[in-house]
Amino acid sequence: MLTQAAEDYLKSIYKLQEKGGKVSTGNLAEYLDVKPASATGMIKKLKSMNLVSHKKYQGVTLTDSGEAIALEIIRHHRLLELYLFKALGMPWDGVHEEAEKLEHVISEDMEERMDAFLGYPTEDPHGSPIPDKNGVVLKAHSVPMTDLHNGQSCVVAEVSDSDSALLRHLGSFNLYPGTAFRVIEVAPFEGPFTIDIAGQQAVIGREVAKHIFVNNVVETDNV
Amino acid sequence: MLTQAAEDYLKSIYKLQEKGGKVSTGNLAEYLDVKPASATGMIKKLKSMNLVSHKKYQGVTLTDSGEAIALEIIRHHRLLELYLFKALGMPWDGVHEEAEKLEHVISEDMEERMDAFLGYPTEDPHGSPIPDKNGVVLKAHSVPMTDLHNGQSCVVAEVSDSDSALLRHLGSFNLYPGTAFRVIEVAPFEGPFTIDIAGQQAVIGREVAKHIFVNNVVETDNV
DNA sequence: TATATAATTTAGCTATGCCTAAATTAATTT
DNA sequence: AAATTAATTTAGGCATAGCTAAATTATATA
Repeated sequence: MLTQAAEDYLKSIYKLQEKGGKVSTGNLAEYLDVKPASATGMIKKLKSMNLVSHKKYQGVTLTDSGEAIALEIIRHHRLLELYLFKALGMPWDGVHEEAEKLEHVISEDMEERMDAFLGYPTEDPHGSPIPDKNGVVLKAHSVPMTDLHNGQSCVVAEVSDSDSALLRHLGSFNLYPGTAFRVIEVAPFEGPFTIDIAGQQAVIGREVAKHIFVNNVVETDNV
Repeated sequence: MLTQAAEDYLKSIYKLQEKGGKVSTGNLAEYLDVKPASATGMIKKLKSMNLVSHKKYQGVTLTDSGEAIALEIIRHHRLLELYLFKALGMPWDGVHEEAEKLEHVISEDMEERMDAFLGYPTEDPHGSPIPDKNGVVLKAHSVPMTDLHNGQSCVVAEVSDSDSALLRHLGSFNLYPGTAFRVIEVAPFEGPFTIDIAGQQAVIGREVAKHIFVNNVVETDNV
């Protein structure tokens, strides 16, 4: 069994690899809120277990077995989020923190029971895909909201799950995965988005929009 | 926040205190499957935090704040056991192990949600009392099955939760809390008990009987 | 190309919580 | 009461996982 810290490193490497490509020691340390020297130490340990590849000063990559473990932890996390949301009625801005602790300790049996209870779901409450038992992830083809233009309509696909204040903010506009909206105006010079959600207008800043991903984008000149 | 090890020590001291009275370093070490020297070390640490009282070579006692923490952990454990049993359908011989890990990481919010879901229960699946939010425990006035004599009838109140093989064995006879049975014969010279459970006969050895606690004991010459 | 800056790694320290072995204290036996 | 045995504590070590400070390597700039 791996330590919790080791699992967290693998998960983080996976996530950084997913978006950015190359994962540097510094990146990883910043993401985990740890000093670079500490990350170097753990990378060495993970390398000795054949869970990551690493050449000095060159960045880390997960090996196949490292990725399998990362996906298992992510599966735990997202199943837990959905379970806590649906079975215990936790608010969507609270499930991340709880899942962050539980993901390291639940048994395979508990994982399977939650999975069955939820009807073998494929997405968590924030729209992120839940890897299946074999580590297969349905990769979303959503785009960041910041790519949208005037007059486009779309559906929220996924939002970042780690900032609970952001999630409460989005919740206040009903911006959950599955919610449709239309861009009324994009203010010039990297300005905010004015959107229409089921008849209600809302203004969404760039920083917030970066954390919202959408799909089903279509041109709609007017309502 | 206390470490998991510290929480386990407090919980164990509480449990040993509950049955035996005086809790020695050796006792505690054996219960936790740790060397006596390790127990000494942790006792020192807990003492420095004012969670236990200890005089050299004299045994440990929980302080009020130590006991409050122990009860909080036990509450988590027993609520979790019942939750896993009822909400996720885990077998009663599996819930202890899972709860043992989860008890240290769940939030107060999760505790409250499980409590509400379960309708503010007072006993776990093994019949042990669940301390309430204020640490109040309904102490059972049950007696060990080994105290029973021929012809007595009773109801199972509580069974030890930590040995899952024992629990499976009891389950095979339907010996759950709430199950009534009658003693048909107690074999002489510390021999086994032959009992009648809803018309079915079963032979229960002394070692097993020690882990079963009963109440509502009445004399019933015959059925 | 030489130097300055940034990133990464090494070295050595800290705390937790376990261990073994040795020393100490308490309890029992003779 | 002295000696043996048992229980407990102290001393010193190990692994994990973090830290700081110094050394090294890579990259950017002059």
